[in-house]
Amino acid sequence: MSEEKSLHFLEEIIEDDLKAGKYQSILTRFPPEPNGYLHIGHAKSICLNFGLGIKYGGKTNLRFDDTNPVTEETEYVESIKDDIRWLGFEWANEFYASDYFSNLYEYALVLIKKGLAYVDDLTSEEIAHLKGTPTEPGKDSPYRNRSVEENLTLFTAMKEGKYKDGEKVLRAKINMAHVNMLMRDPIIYRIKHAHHHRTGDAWCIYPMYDFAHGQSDSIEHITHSICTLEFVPHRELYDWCIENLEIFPSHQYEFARLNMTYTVMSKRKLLQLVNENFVSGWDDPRMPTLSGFRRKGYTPGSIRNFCDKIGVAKRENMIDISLLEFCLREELNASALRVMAVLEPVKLIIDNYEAGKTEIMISENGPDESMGTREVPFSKELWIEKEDFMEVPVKKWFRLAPGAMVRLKSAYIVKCESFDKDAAGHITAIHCTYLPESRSGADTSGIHVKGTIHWVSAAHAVNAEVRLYDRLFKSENPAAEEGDFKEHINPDSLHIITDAKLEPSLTTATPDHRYQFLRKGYFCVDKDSTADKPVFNRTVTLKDTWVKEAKRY
RNA sequence: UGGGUUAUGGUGUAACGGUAGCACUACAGAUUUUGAUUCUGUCUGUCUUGGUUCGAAUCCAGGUAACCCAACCA
Repeated sequence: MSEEKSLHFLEEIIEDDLKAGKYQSILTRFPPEPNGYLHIGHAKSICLNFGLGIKYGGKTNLRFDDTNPVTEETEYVESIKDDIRWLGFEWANEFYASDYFSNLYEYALVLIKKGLAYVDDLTSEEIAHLKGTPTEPGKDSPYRNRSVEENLTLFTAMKEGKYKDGEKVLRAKINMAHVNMLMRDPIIYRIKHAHHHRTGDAWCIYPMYDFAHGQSDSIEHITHSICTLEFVPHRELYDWCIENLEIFPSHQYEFARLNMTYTVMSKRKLLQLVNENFVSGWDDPRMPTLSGFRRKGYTPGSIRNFCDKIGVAKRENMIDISLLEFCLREELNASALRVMAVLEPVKLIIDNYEAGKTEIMISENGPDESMGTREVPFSKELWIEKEDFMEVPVKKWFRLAPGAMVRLKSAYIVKCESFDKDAAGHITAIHCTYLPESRSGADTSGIHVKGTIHWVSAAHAVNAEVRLYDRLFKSENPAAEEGDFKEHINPDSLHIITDAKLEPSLTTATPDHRYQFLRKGYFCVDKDSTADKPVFNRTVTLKDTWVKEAKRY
């Protein structure tokens, strides 16, 4: 208990600030743009911002950065709030950048009056052309030296809708030769005659990100404004605005965003997958969205734990998705209810077992005794997995094969006597005899078998659809591959089994429980599930050292 | 070719001038009525070249590499 976890750089900054008395308490914020669903990369930011608030006794605001009405929708606002709550965090205040449109407009006026902003009539192409390149300085716009009065008149007219989209913009007057491209008279207001999801048609001019984000932070008195690395060059402009507006000095700090193997993490790409029907929607279980992970059966705790384990730093990273799966299995192993389900069924007939007889077997619900036990019916005809029988066994095979014995989990030891094949050579039934004295919990047979397999009584089985998901991409880093990232989609990312056989206890399965289908993986009830047709999603497989071993033969 | 940011095992992340540690992965073994879990063990690392120092992953100088910046997106 004595070992102390070292602090990451943001925690160090905060502790220094607190110690120096710079702030009495901290205030962070999570600032999504409502133009898409949240993904696992956002989870890192959410856990960081809210986690810091909790750790240092501060607060965290949720603020929607909704300054671009053409891409933003209320549907996204709702999904984002659902996802944050699901992850387990509560925001101190729900704010919107659009709440501050009036303040922001006043700030623009302040800049104009100080001679630090001007209205430009150039087209977007002309502005881009005069901007220069990273190696060549830009050139001044011919409209750069308009008088304060003229700028005031023009900007007011912009606000009043006297101009069409793109006809004029308001620019900060900084330095067209600045080495930082963002400081070369950045556009801070543009005209968009578009309906805003919250302000409706009240405005036809909207502030750009750089003229909204820092000021919004300042208005809320955010102490530590944490964002990702690509915003590093924006910090200079962020500080410039705050300084020249003479408002509360929030400070921006940047960390490296999360990248994960076998997936993509940009909203633009995820939107493509949805729009072009590569997946069924934002919450398709193959998506790296929080709603996708939720539907697939991931727990919020496992994601929080993952975000804690990956750390926070400033270097580019590519996290192995197996770490996320490790966190998931760690939690599910301790909490999931154990049940038996046969995914690829083949009939097993116990020749020396009385026809029509049913025995009730007692099986434990989990590794922890406190999870209790349940009753599982057993009879002469059972379903077992096709893959648990080998006509010609390989080395180290300790499942069923002609003449071989296995334990039927929580029931008897059986010995394979023969099997039936159809004309096509498929095995249609496996005949066994059982050892009556080997009953689970009362075994006097003295026989120890190496293999134990799961089963479901055919007469009592419940049919179900089971959806098996695999990674969406074949490539570790599809975004970095040549060509379109969609060329690297895994064609076998979804395998649907329509006639899985479940033990009858699963008829009462609920969406809020996680189940371990013994030896097969963790599963949950899908939202498509009905009483007539149960549907289960595979959350993740169990680790399987046998598949690797089997490949050697 | 300008500016900014970053370099520690296969992947993440610590070590704040004093034994390069932890986790994941991989591999080997033990236990196991889940080939799961659990337990034990093994492999692999300070970008490079100099310098300062009794001592450098850490400080200094020069290289090299990766990522970001020329949207009326955020």
